[in-house]
Amino acid sequence: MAKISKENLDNKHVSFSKEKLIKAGYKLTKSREVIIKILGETLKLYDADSLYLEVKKDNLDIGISTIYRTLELLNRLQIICRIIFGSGKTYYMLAEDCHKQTFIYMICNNCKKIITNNECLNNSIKIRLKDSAKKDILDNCHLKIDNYQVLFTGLCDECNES
Amino acid sequence: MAKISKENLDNKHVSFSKEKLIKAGYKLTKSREVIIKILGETLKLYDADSLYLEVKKDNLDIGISTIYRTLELLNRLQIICRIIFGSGKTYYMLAEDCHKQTFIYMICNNCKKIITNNECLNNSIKIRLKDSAKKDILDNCHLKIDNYQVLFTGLCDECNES
DNA sequence: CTGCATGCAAACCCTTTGCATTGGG
DNA sequence: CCCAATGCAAAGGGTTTGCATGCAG
Repeated sequence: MAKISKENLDNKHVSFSKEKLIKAGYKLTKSREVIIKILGETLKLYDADSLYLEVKKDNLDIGISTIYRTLELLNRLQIICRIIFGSGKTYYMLAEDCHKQTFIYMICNNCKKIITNNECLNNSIKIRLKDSAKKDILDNCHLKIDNYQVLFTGLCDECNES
Repeated sequence: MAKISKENLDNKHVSFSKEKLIKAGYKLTKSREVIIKILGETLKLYDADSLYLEVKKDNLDIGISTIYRTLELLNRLQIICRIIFGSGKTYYMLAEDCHKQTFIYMICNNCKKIITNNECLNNSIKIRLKDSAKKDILDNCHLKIDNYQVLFTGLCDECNES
């Protein structure tokens, strides 16, 4: 029996995404295929511009407006998810990967630093917002939660000392 | 003994804000005073532009850049707080008022509707993120949490049905 | 072959910045 | 009086849109 490697899983997500697109009645164009492929390759967050540059590396030329239109479409079909850090840019990630991560971050009001991937902060919140919340909200509020992000504001350790 | 009315409380917040500004070494200019006054009048969220228009109603002419500069300053001094909905605009509210509210909202991936002030959603989350979390995070992670916002993505009740 | 998808450039929105002028302490 | 704060206009960054052309089904 074949081992299920990270690569196999990723490919599965990519082809699943393509299927979803077609089932929804959209054409599988070269642009859409490439964008899904790139997003499927890593757990990295991409904004429109960095995706645009990444596409260029593949010797393809996709207009920035197509990037935006594609990201909007993929998000609407829940193939990718949007992450908003309040930095002015919007970031995206394959929805399947998004569910594996938590987007819990903090912006320091003083030095404007964005603190992400803070194990301590993540754990403290994850414990409080674990899966039970999703079911709770679906049952009681009739909202189907796909994902969540928590943004904290305050003072980081350095700014709090001084 | 005088009754503590909503108005008295608000005025208290306003004068406290002005004090904080002066103590930090900044001048109490007409612009700053007016902006603090307007923010102190309601629990409404203001973005730079709606604040600009509100100031005009008071027959005052404050340049939009001053509005931005003042909001930036007041936020840094923690006199006001920033609310980020991912709509492209940044909203502000007097910090004292901010602590009374919770900014728990949901964006529907399909119809893009922003659901705020949903009692059910708020309660479901507030229970999980109550004050104990702040202390927890300060003690363990050395981050001084001033406020938090939770953004959910998924499908609203209407879009989930169809 | 038909209409959806694209590229391009221009427009758009929100926010920031440079610089000369003003006014608070 | 002096320097911080302001107004103005222009620039900046991210995103959207109109329109002619291209290509997937």
